Amino acid sequence: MTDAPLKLFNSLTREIEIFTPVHPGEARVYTCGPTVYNYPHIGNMRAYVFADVLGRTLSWKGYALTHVINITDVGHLTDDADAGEDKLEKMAAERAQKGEKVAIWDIARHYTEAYWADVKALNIREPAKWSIATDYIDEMLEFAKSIAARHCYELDSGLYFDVSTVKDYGRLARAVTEEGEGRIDAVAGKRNAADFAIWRKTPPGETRQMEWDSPWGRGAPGWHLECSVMGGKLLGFPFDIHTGGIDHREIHHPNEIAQNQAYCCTNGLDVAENSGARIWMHNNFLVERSGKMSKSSGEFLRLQLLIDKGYHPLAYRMMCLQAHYRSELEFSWEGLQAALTRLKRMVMAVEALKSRHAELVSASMPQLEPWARSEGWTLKQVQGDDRGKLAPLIEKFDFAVSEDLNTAVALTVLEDVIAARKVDPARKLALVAAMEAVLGTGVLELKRSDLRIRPKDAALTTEHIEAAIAARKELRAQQDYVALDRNRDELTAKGVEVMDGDPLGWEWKL
RNA sequence: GGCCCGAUGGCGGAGUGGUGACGCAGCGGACUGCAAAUCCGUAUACGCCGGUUCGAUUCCGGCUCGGCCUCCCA
Repeated sequence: MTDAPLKLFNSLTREIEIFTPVHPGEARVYTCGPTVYNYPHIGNMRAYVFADVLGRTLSWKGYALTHVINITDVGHLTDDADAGEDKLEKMAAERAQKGEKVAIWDIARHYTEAYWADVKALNIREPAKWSIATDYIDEMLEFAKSIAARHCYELDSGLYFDVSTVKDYGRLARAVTEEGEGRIDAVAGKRNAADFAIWRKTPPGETRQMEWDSPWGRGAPGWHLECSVMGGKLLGFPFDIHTGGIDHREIHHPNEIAQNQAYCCTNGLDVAENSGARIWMHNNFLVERSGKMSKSSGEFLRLQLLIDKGYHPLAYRMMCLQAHYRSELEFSWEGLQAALTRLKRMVMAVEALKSRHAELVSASMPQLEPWARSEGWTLKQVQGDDRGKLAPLIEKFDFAVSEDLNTAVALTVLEDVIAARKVDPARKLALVAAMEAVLGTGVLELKRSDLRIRPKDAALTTEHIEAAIAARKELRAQQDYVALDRNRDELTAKGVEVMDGDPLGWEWKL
């Protein structure tokens, strides 16, 4: 569709590489999804906004995208040294102690749905497949069986992967692992400190809510196994891109790669060097000074909290888009407010474009709303007749997203398009629609009033405010400025901003 | 102890060997009874010390500071 070659940063080589699909015309992407033992925090969600932008960009570049995001509902331990408990079992036990009778499966479903709600609120496109770990137990067993003889050994606690059996273990992390420096050797009998569990046996005398039979006894799969299995099964080794948070670069992904290498060697697939995926991409963290981003600290920042405070969830997406995915991003309420204000002004500008377009159309012959027909729309139509205003912007936008997903710059181009002078609004809206397919800021669908979200602790109801605003009309007619000001002061004191000269009339003061 | 990265204006955050994006805030103007919202305009920065270069914020070296991990986390 567009010219610039797509370049992506590969964590494996630590270099920017030109994307070359494994299967011509296609792009197959696997994203490490959430472990559903708790609510996702907004830092978690940054990973999915990133993966979403990646997928959207691949689509923009014309590739047929197959995107898989997994849901981990078993196997993720509270401790990387294999000594911890399964996060879901632990949460179930905690709930049981509080007298709640909840099945582990209900916990998983509850948090999965909470995650999906956030995904939707953030304009993250649905992947081709949400793969649920526990749906693939049989495949995990098959996978484990095939590598067990040559790459694994059994201990009392389970089946372990011997990392010395694969070439260049840990190269993704670029970490020294030979002597196990800095790694906790909590399981007696492990051959290498970095060895990890493929299958964890249920300790004698115990019963887990989630357990299955295996050649190594009753138990549950190790956390790393699922991603190898689902990635290979659903996308085929090697697939194009594997994404995840930067923390996965240290342990989870190196282990996944080791499993993939073992599997591919054992099963005669000539992709051992490719680690299962050609490109591994990692987004950096959202950081927050007070440590609210850590789930173990108790309270943490959820998307719902932002909404409760009156911030539209897409303000958070805007915030993510303003920074590069490989940079740490500083979270603050001021920053979120800045993103919201930016989004609001863009939405207003697009609303103005729409009404200008409507005027022009009603003055001539009726036609389809240009921003509503994404199907059949091509960039060439825009380039055709824009007096040279839009073409350079298309090029700039394409270059930005093609250069390792520079959404920060792409956003400024989107704004330039909206603000471009002496260009037919229909043409601009069509281009905005095309860019929105990549960015998903929501400027096309959002109405300004959608951004006016009532804070949970607001003192007044919307009805109250509307009544007070309506009363201003009367007072204004009488030119009773004293009463008018008192009316406004009262609203201001209760967190409402009066905007007489604005069609919206008022806003919540955040 | 390890890792990786960073140090850009009031805040956030791009980018670049030579006119220092952009957003928010600020300031000026328009609009308003006054404001607010909106629109237009606009000041302000590349941690320190060396080196390479005609020229460095951008490349190299050192320093200082900072962040991340070594519980968990995307």
